[in-house]
Amino acid sequence: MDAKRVFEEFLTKKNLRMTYQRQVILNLFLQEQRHLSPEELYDMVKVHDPSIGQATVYRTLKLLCEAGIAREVEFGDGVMRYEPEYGRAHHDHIICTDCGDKVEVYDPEIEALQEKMAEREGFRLTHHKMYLYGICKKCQKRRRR
Amino acid sequence: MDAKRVFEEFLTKKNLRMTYQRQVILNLFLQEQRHLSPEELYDMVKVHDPSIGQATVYRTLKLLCEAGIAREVEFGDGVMRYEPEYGRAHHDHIICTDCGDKVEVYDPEIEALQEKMAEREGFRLTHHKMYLYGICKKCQKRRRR
DNA sequence: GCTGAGAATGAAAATCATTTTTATTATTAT
DNA sequence: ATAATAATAAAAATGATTTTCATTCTCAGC
Repeated sequence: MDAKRVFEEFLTKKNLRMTYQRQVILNLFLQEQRHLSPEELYDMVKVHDPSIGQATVYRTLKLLCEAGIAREVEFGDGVMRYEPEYGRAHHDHIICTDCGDKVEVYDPEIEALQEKMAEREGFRLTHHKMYLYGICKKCQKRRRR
Repeated sequence: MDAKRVFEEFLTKKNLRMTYQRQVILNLFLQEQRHLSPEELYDMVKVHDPSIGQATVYRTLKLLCEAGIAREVEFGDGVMRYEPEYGRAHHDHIICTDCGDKVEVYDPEIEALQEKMAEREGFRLTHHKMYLYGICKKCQKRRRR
């Protein structure tokens, strides 16, 4: 089942409606396979149809998260970002503090240990945020010069 | 060496000055051994001396971070929080999404795997943020009722 | 102890991302 | 078609944080 279909079912279940605006926003969001801030997405939406308002972009992104199609990502620059979640494998991020480059990473061992740790504390885990910060290879070289 | 001393040396090195306001803010910050938002800290400062402005609290917290005395913590409610860092062992957090309770956790195995993962990607790690979200024991029980 | 240069301050205004309001328009079950 | 209700655009509001600016400290050098 594709993301659009998932969204439609989610909306129906919640007695909400699929609208032209939501379709445009979803399409553009999925098309760009990277984390977008609401503002970046809004800029793309404006090109497509300048009559769509930015509040609608914000509202739709929230809905997409609820529907499990998008996921919030916070890299720590004070802007929320959203990335496709549905049909994608879970991953975390390493961020270069020099050039801002971001790499997706995944380590099943870490995930398992997180579960174990939560259990130890009596928590039933629902999700997590993990961001590693460092200097990427390129920037290490540049610094050495 | 105590935190106050560390802060003084940091300020001297940067050609900055230890002031009455910075002392008050540092003392109150250290006294309360938990994560505080600038606003919460400002409320405490006001009780002590209502003439101290909130911008100064914000500015001082930033300095304390630079000096390695405080650390920024983001639980995802849109408010930055600060907790004592100097002289404290590194730790991460598990947050209950029901009651907001926060538990400090630490797992050397996870830390080691993070290092390894970063190395694999060519990054030299400087720090990380890890927040686990779930339901704590109490809230699990409450829900069962 | 004074003095001058630069740092620090409080108060208010500015910023900036995000949310809410409001009047209007669109959607959908009947 | 027609209600009933959801969704929208645009603008205003919000709320945390930062900046501005005029004034007041702080401290090294006399």
